Amino acid sequence: MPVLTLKPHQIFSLDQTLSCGQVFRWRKEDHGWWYGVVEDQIIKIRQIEDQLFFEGVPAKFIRHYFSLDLDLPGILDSVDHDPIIHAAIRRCLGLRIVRQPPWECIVSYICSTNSNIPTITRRIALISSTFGKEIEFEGKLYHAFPRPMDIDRRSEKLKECRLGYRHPYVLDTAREIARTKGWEEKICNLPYEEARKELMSLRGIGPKAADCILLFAFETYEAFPVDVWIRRIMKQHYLPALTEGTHLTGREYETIRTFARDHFGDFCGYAQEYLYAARREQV
DNA sequence: GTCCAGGAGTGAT
DNA sequence: ATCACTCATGGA
Repeated sequence: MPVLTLKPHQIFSLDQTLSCGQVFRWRKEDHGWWYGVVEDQIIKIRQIEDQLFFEGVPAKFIRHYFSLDLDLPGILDSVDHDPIIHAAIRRCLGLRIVRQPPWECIVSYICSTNSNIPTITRRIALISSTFGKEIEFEGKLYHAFPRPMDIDRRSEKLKECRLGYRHPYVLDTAREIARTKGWEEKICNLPYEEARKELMSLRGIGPKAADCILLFAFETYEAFPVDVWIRRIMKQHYLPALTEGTHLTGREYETIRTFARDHFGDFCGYAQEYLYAARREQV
């Protein structure tokens, strides 16, 4: 069994990273083993202190996927500007933003609107088992996440995935991406605001989903996704002047993400994820 | 039954 | 440009 030993400064918590709600295709089984599907590979991994035991992919893949190359202590120091974020950092220390496959991330966050994490997880599992290539691992059957064309070719099966009103959004975006050669590189090469507009031109992707996709799949750490929880936390601790209204307006979204960018700096996306992960403490 | 969940598209101002 | 309303689904 391959082992990856973390260096002293290479702070990492596998549990925090996979439990915080950024990914939907990982499950924790017995004895601390996590099983996940990434692209068309099954990864089995567990952490014991500074050692990562894993199977399914090379160590290089593990390092890249979990962004172990990033200077996490330096990033956290750069956003640690007040007692609230300080407490969240201490609470969730070792959480790293993973590098998700972009297409799967897009579908995940189209499916996330007005939903909770268990529901999103079930939708992604259904899409995978309905359209994805079968993969066997340790005698169990898993499914790769389907390519856009896999969904388009058998689109009549999409209704079985119970996406509700998101159904046409996933289908339209799958078709758009299937016919746009090099869409991924294009977004990679655009600055944040332009990449955001580009993503928002796809059906079902608004400001919040675009920010999640940029943060979780395109290494854009200046993105600050605002959902109901983050809005709640920001009103409670940073922007008390925010209204109590039930709907988050576009203007409020801009107020919050602009404040966050100014207050937390270039890595405000990391601050967002720590605040979100620590949300249970805030209520 | 009501309310909420990692919101976005639509149509009226 | 900005706002309020509506949109399936599932769990509490």
